[in-house]
Amino acid sequence: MSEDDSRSAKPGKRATINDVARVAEVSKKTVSRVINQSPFVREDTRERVQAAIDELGFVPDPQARGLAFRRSFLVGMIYDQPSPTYVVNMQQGILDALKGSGFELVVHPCSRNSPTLLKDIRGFVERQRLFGVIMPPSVSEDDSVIELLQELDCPYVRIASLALDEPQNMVVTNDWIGAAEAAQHLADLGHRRIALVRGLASFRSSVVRGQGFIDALAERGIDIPAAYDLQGAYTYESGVEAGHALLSLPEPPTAIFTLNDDMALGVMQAARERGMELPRDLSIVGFDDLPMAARVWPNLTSVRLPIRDMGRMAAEKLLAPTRGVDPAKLQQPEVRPALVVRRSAIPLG
Amino acid sequence: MSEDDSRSAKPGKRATINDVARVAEVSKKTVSRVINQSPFVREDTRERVQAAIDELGFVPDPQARGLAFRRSFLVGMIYDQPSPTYVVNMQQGILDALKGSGFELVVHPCSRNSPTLLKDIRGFVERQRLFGVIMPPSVSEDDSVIELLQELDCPYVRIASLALDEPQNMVVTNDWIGAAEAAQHLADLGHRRIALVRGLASFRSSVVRGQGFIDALAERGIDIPAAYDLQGAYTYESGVEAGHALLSLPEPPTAIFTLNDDMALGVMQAARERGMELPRDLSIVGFDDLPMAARVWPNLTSVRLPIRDMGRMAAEKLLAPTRGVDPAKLQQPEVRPALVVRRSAIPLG
DNA sequence: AGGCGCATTGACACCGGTTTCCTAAGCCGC
DNA sequence: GCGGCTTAGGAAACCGGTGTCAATGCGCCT
Repeated sequence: MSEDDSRSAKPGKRATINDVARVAEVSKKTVSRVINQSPFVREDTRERVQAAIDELGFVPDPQARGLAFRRSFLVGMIYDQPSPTYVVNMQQGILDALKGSGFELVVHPCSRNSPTLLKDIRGFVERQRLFGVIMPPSVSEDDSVIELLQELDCPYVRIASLALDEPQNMVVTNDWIGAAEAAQHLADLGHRRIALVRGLASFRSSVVRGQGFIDALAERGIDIPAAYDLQGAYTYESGVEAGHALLSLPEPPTAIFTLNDDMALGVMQAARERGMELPRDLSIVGFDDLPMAARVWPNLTSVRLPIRDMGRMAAEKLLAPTRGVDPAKLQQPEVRPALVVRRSAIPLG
Repeated sequence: MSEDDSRSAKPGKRATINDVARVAEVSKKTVSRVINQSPFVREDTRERVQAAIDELGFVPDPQARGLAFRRSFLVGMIYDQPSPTYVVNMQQGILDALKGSGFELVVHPCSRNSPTLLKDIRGFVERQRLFGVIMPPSVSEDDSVIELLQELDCPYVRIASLALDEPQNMVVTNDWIGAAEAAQHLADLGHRRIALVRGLASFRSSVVRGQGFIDALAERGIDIPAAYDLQGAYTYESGVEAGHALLSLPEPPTAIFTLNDDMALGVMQAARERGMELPRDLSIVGFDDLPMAARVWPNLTSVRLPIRDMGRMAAEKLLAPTRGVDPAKLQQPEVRPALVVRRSAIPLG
């Protein structure tokens, strides 16, 4: 009762819904209605309650609320992605969207080939009663995981390079266009003997990017012979290997496009091990635009995906229902990659 | 009452403490005692309850438990670190330690110079009633944040290169030795004109690493003139700048040690912009051993810190009380860095 | 035998919200 | 002016666990 300056949260204890109810002279249920934006509160009552909330600096306890709702205010991010940059940027984007909403982000790396994958995820989702989960590739492409989430009745948003699901559950990246831009760039530079190093076939992105590249080159009358179309594994080492394979051909390519940056660096390494000078003897374009793309020599030309934005959009989709937005129709601004031109690909000369 | 096959969690609903109590024929309070390892339960009772728990596949609800405990089962990681590799590895380490404990990791990036830093952290910790937080540099070195956490009575573990706090609140890395090893390596290679590019002065690690390097060189009779001791900012760009400054000296160094890898790459860039060939014309050693250290050309010799282990150790310290381990004495295996020798530093010739 | 102290256990309120059910008031048409 | 319908708001149970405190039973002491 002995209020010090009541401005906001000074005293040791935080205000509860009962305090608010007392100050606003209503029942706690009415306060609850205001918090949850129930339409069954008269305008003046709502204002009185809101004033009390502000005065006391009241913030509802997520644990108590979650207990009653039987659903927590935690968003999970489940990923099996090895690239730290991707993961951190996506976390950032998700947090951008979560900021101020009272939701928090819980991270959960996993391994798709672990025998306990489903058990782990089930435990994670069920025990914490997650509000929803966000998944980047490649977990986002795992049917058994999706089935599990549906069975658990856990909302989710998948980030992938193909529309694998209902729109409200997807953030789709246009990897096809990104690869096509890379193709156009190399063709414009005058290259004709162009090779492609793909990623793990189990990633949709590898298929989509590969197709975009091939389609765009075909449009310009360039085609990629089988010997120039290699399967990598999205790893640096596989890039080194592919690089050697391509550069030891009787008629080696003058340009190589790899479906991620790690492999691009591997190709660079291979070229150097063979005594080639870059970019003079070989043009290289990567995909991802990792920070190191701008730091290696020669600075790597690469396709950038707006990872952070993608994370933000995914979280916004997940939270849409809480903002009263219809589940189905969030206009989704297409996620477009952009070619970042640096110095690793130069005109054929 | 109509029990189907009671084996384990088949039915849609998860078992509650009441179900367990009924099956074990005890009160829910006794079940609670078993869950919380209270010593006041007779052995045969404990076994009976445990059997019921196993049979029903009962897992206590963290929200309900947290509500009653007035403390959640969430561990926060607060960081302001720009390096994704560092962040992700540390998350991994923390999760290693959390696995199976029922705790989850909530991430919270922040900016130390944001005017709302303290307000944000207060909100985060207070609202979620975090069990504890883990902080890597440089938040871990921010006195105002630490004060806030103490005021909030929130357990924390700081990761830093100096013992800034009680042992149970610290995981200390021996950056001094890491830098000393780099110094020894360069000296052993025959270098005498050796330069140092430091990081942001506001990072303790910069001071400690710098000191380790200088001390170890001094021990070998080599000293670093002022013109060879530059202040960088832990960024690539500052590395480029420092590189140019050093290499344009009348008598440039033959080797440069930068206090992180980003700056090492910057120095490489500068050297190349000046037409130098690496590593022939300049030896370079970095610190951090980021993945790209192994991918750039020439492969960068660097000092590696066991980030993941550090994260694991930090989480173990935080959880020690819950495992009945005395707060004060966890024998802390010293965190030792290791020099990873690659090809960017070669004998002076 | 009676009393004491300890080891165990349960009844009941409580954590901080939400939901269910119900009441009373306001408003309509007749 | 009255019944019926809609709406604002309250009482009490409930979400799934924990704390407090008292009750029970038992061995041991004098």
